[in-house]
Amino acid sequence: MKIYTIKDIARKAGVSVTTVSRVLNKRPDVNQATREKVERVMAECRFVGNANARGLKQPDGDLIAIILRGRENPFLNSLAEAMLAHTHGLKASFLTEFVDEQADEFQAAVRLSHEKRVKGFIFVGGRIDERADVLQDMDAPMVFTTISAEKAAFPRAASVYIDDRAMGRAAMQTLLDAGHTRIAIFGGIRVGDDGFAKRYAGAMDALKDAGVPFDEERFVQTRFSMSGAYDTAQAFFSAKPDTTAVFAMSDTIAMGIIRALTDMGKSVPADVSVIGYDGIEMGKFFIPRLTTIEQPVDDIARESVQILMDMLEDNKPPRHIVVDAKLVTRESVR
Amino acid sequence: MKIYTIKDIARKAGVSVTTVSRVLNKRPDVNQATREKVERVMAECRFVGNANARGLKQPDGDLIAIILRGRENPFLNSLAEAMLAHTHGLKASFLTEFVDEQADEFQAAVRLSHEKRVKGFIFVGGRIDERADVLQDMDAPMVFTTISAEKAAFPRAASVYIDDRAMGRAAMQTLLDAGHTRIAIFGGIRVGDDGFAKRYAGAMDALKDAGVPFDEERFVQTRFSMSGAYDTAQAFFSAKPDTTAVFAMSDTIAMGIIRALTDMGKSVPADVSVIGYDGIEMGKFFIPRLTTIEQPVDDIARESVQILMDMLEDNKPPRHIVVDAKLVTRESVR
DNA sequence: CTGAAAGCGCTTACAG
DNA sequence: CTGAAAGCGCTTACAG
Repeated sequence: MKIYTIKDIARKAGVSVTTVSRVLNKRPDVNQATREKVERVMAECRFVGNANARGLKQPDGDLIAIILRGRENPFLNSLAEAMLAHTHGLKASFLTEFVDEQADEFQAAVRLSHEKRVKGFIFVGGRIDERADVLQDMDAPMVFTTISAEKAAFPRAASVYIDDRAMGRAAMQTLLDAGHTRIAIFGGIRVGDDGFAKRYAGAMDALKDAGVPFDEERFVQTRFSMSGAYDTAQAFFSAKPDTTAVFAMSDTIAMGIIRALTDMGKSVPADVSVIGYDGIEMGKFFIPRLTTIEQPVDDIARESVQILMDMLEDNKPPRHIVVDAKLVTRESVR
Repeated sequence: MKIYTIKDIARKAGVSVTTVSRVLNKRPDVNQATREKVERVMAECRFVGNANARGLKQPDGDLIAIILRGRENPFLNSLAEAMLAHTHGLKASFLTEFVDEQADEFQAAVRLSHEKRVKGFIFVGGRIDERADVLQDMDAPMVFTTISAEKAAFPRAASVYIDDRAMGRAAMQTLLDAGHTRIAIFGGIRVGDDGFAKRYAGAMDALKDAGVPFDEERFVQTRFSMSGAYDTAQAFFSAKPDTTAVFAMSDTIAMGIIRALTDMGKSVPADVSVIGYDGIEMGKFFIPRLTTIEQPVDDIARESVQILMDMLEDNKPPRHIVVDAKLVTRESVR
C-alpha cells in the first residue's frame, strides 16, 4: 500500500501543496470547488498526514502529557481515563505516559518536554520529593493530582486533591464508631507531607479525640499491590492476632488484607473490619463490598484539565483546589 | 528553559551538526576526543533530540503498534504489558494504542500506518470480521493474539492463540465432573469463528459426550464487564433459579456473576459453581478464588513479538501458533 | 574522522 | 483564493 504524501495529493489534484495543507487544516481561505476536489483525492488515497512532519513545524496545538507511574494501579488508571474524557474539543492534544513503578516520572517529564515538545504536564498520583528538583527550570505548567503542590517551589505548579487529613480522620472515625480500639493502619510512608502522611495524621487525630491510644506496632508499611498487602497482612496478623480493624490506605491493599484474613480463618467484617480508600470499581463487586473513602475521580479529572488549560492558554496563575471526597458505607466494616 | 537543538550543540562544541548527529546515534566513526566534547556539551544543555525530526527521516528502527480495544480489560492489559516486557533490546520501537470499546481497531491501524508510519501491528484480543477488510491492502505484517487468523484473507497475518475449543470443553468437563447438569454459559456471541464461538462449541462437545442435554435458554450473552455480567446474572437467575453451575467466558464475567449470586442469597460454590476463563490476577484474590482456564500470558506475548519481528526483519512468512492453556482449580467450583 | 548539502513531509509568512 | 519558497530539527549519502 503506497503511503501518500501531501505532495502526491497536490499533484493528483492539480494544486499546490500549500493548498492541500490548507484544506487538511480546514482553513477557511480555500475555494469551495478546490476544497472538494482535494478532499476527493485525499479520500481516494486514504491520505493521512504524517504526524512527525506536522509536529515538527506546528506543535499541534499544545501537547500535554498525563504521566502515571505504574500501569497496574486501577485508581490512577481511572483518573487518567477520566481526564482523557474531558479532553475532547480542546485545541491541545494529550498523550498518556506510563512510567515504571521504580522509574522517575519527573525525569520522564523533562525527557518529554524535549523529545516531544510537550507543553504541559499532569502528574497522576505520586509524590513530590527531591527528585522533583529537575522540574525547577521547566517553564511548562503542570498540575499534580491527589497531592498538594502548594508548598512546592515550582512557580507553575498547580494541584487538585482531596483533604486527605480529614478523610483519614473520617476513615478512622468510622472504625472507632463501630466500637473498635485495636486498629491497624496499612499504608505508605507516614512521614513527610504527601497524601499518605496526611491520611495517617488524620487517623491519629481521630484516635486522639477519642482518647484511644495507638499501638505503634500496628502501623504497617506495605507495597500498594494486592499480593504485597496479602503477604504483609499474613505476617502482621500472626504477630498481632487481636487486631479487630484495619484502615487500609487503598482499596487494593484492603482487598489483599481481606484475602489474607480469609485464608487465616477470619471473616470480614464479622471478625475484623477493613476500610479502604480511593473507591475503585472493584470495591463494589468484591465480597464483601468495600467500605471506603471515595475520591471524586471525575471532579479531580475535570478540574485538573481545566486548570492546566487555564495556565497554558490564558496564562492564568496556578491554583490549588481541594475537592470533596466522601465516605461510602458498604459491607467491610461492622 | 531553552530547548536546544542539534545546531546549538554543534555551535557550542565547535563541530558540525553531522558530527553531533553521529554521537547522538552512537556511531563508531567519531574521534574519541570529539565524541567526549560533544557529549559534555549535550549533558550540560540536557539535550534531548526532537523525536518528530528524527522520526521524519529515519523511521526509528521500525515502529510497531500494540492495539487493544478498551482500557479496562485486565486480561488484555496484562497481555500488552507482557509484550512490552519482551520488547527491550529490540531495534524496533513500540507504542501501545488504546481504542474505545465501540471504536474500530482496524481503522486505527490504518490511521497509525500513515500518521506515524507504523510498520507492524499486534492486535490484542478482539475479533476478525468485515471491519478488518480495510487491512486488505496494508502490507505491514500483523499478528492477532488470542484469536486465530489462519482463515483470514490477509497475506501477512499471523496469530497466537490457545485452543479455545479444547479449553471450552475442559471448562465444561470440570463442571460435569463435579456432578452438574443444569449448567449455564455466559459469554460472547456463540456463532462465527472467533474464540468465543469456539469456547461455546467446546462446551457443547463435552455436554454431548456426557450425554447431557443443553437447555438453550441457559446460554446468556453478556457484556464483558463486571457490571454487565452482574445485571445479566440477576435477570437470568430469577428466570432459571435451578441452575447449579456456570461456565463464564471471562474471569471478569465470573466475578460479576458471583457477586450477583451472593446478593441473591446463593453461595458460590456451595449453591452454584462458577468457572471463569483467562486467569487474571484478581481471580487469585477474589473470594472465592476463581477456578479458571488460564491463558499463558507470557507465552502469548513472547511468541507474538517474536513472530512479528521475524516477519518484519527477516521477511519470514506468517505463522499460526497454538500455545497451551491450563485449567487452574481453585475455589469457585464444587 | 569530519563536514556541506540535500531531503524527510509538512506549515506558514509573503506576494500576487 | 492560490502558489513559490523558506524552514522546522534531524539523518544520511557523498566527498574529502
